[in-house]
Amino acid sequence: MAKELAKSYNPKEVEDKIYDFWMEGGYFRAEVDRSKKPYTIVMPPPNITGQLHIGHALDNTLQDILIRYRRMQGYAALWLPGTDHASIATEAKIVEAMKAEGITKEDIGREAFLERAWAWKREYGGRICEQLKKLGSSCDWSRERFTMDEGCSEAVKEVFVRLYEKGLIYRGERIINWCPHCCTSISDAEVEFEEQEGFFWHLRYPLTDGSGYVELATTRPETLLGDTAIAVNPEDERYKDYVGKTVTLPIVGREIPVVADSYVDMEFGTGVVKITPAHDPNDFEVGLRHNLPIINVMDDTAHMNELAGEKYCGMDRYECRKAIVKDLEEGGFLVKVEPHNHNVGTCYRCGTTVEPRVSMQWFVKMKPLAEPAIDCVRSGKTKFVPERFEKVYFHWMENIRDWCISRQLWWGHRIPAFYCDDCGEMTVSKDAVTVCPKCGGTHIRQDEDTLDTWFSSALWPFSTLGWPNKTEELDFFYPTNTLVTGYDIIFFWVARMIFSGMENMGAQPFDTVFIHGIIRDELGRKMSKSLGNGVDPLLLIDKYGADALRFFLATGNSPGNDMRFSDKRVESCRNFANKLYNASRFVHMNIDDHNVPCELPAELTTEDKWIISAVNTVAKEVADNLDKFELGIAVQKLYDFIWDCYCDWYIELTKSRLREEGETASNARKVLTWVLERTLRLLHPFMPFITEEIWQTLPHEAEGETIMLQKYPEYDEALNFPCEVAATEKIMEAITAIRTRRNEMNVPPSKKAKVYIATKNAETYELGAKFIVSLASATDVEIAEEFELEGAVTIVVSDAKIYIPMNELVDKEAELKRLTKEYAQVEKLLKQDEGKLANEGFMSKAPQAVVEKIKAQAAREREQLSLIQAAIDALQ
RNA sequence: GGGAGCAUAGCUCAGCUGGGAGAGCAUCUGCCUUACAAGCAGAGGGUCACAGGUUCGAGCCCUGUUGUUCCCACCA
Repeated sequence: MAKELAKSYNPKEVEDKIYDFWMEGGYFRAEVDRSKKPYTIVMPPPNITGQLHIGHALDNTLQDILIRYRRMQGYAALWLPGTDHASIATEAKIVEAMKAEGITKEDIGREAFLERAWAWKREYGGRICEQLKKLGSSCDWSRERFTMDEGCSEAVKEVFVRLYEKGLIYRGERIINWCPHCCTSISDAEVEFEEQEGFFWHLRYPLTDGSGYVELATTRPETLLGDTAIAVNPEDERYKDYVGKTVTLPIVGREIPVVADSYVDMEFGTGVVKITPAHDPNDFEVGLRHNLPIINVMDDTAHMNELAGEKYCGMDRYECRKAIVKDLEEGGFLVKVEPHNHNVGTCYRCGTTVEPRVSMQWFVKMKPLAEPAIDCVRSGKTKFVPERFEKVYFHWMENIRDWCISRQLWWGHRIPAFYCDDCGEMTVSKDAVTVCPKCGGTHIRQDEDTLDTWFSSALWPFSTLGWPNKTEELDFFYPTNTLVTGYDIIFFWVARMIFSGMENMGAQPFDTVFIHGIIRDELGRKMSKSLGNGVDPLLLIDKYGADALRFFLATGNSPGNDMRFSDKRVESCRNFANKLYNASRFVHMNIDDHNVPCELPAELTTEDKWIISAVNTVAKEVADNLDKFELGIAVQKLYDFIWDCYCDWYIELTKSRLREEGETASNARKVLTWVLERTLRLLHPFMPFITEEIWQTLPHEAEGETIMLQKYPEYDEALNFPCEVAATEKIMEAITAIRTRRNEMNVPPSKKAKVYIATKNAETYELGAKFIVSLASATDVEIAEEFELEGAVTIVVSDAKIYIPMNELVDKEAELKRLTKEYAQVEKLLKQDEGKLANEGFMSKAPQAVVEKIKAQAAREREQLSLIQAAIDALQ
């Protein structure tokens, strides 16, 4: 700290400077060090298109707390950062930028497009990492990775080829989800369902033999153009005779069969379903079972194609819907229209309604991969925190369908499959194929498609450590320990990392999945671009400091639960930082010699032992909480300890001693410093900047350059002083009781008065006398077993009667009333306790410690009652 | 149609393996007490959604009900 100290803490002056200091010191660097235990976190790679939002801030704050904690505990703690190429998102950005120039990606071709994409990545890809640094993230930047760097790309190819050779990756014509806006297939996980208002159009299809009509209902009349059958349930008596007949498709005139399939629900609608295999996943299945033709009537952008017929060709699907309905009505095929709400799949990227579509794609066969992944969690090799998310995981894994991994995009890992135009042979190979291994032909084309972004992120925990090479890092740091992420990407990412880890490494990618919720706005709404209700963490850092933001994010946040943003609360966290800063200022001006490492003095007072016990206890509790991922509880305990115990009590208790000379004062300074230094270490993972800033100004071992690498405090039984804790608490109780009475009577602190303490426990109150003088506005304190005082203010605490002779303020009636009320209150408590102690069930079944506690409580209450009674008697 | 979370002070939320309900903000009172007014000392405020049950003892465990949010699912 500078010599001239500002009255309040200014994070802006400190944070960047300290981060640079850490970077220069190389303190984030994790080495393979066999003398240490590894602790590894791989950072969920943010998209290169991303700007730091509050969700990243939360995710990375939690990771940083854990990694700093383990690093201080002496682990070889690796936090591995990196970014994700985010194929769809990035490609969309580039395309958009080109649109402004009036060109399309087809105009410039694949190569030129990729050049632009890489240029974009070079320009903006590092932005989010710089933002993470503002937060104080202590990741090992020397190991930063990118999903499309050489090593990760190598891993992707290796996995693709391996899975292909095992028959777990295949290519085929299947019905997939198609986004007509992004112009690519997307996986099932990337479809979001939303309820939309729509209609049920009841249509009638004439039987070809002229014997009548079949009525059915549809929500998508335009798909009629691709109908290749209608279906009824085989059990359905109503339509038994129709099966095997044909109907004539309205408008189109195509003759299509009536098939029987148990997929049809007899109870629903008319019990008849039109079958459009090319545009509905269920219909596709029905089509396969009945060997029906597949007629795809739409193009890539969901406009009708030539198969839809000349009249509709070129129309957008919704335009076509209108036209078809009109034509159906005119043709007498429309029976009625009903409003109907239904679930519509939308693209999670752009929100466009997804078009189910049959096309040639690449898939990962999931069943064989899911089994070991389920077992991994079932057996406890990987645990979810909180545990309830395991259920979600199991349900998804157990019902998983094959994963469509090919994307009709250019930005991403290109599928390593090569086709020979001479003989049609397909070769899947890590290395580029130039000569066909079958026919020796040289007309070779690589597959145009790229892989789903999540295919490469699925490999992140080992691809970043050097796999498929056998590296020291991989051997040492894998399996990693903790994965910190939001519940919203369990399916996208966590599940896929688990099966990828099991399949390729034969081991779980991490021991624990620590799940957090999302941060909502102050009204509890999800933050979104469209609502414009997002909170910019960088602005918050600017306003309140990174430590305050981090503290807010860690406080009151329990695993898996959403939290609401609150500017007020960030502010109060800033106030906490300021409180700590000022406490340190106080300590700082009392330090004797900054060059002497701080140690506890040989002689400790009662209150010294109390605060030492307290910080010792907190150290134990905080570590316990952190080990159980209860970060919010840990941080609350530190807050309470620092603000209540250290600042509001201990510092105040030392002030009288500091005014004295010699060893008394010097010892107090030593304890003040010692406790503060220990506290800073405890707090450091949560508030790294301010703790470093203060720690640097305190006396510390010469070798300790940074608080980051100091030992995290551990509980030490030798620092536990229960008797002194109890005595100090008695003194504090007396001080509080006196303050409360004075406050109630509106006596200003400036009006001091003598305090008489009638007690059998003179020893404790003699120790406390000077504190009662300095903290409870007493002129002096007299202690005896009993006093004869007329009309004094009477205060009863656990084992003492306290009199303050402020006769003029005493309203005898009111005093009596108050004491009587107090008596009744304590009596009620005592009755409860005596009830328990008389209860046979309680006495025989409750743990001994609880029984003892109640006994002690009852004894104290009895004592108090007699004191209150005596005070009442004295008044009368 | 399944599954899950949440319901605690006026507001936002904690409450770890069951053993006398807490914080922040807000409100009220009194204080510039030389670390801090971003502060200090106090006060008020809760049938822990409702109904049963288990237990010596339930905010916490079990069952049901209500409200609310979310996830999953192929009812055209």
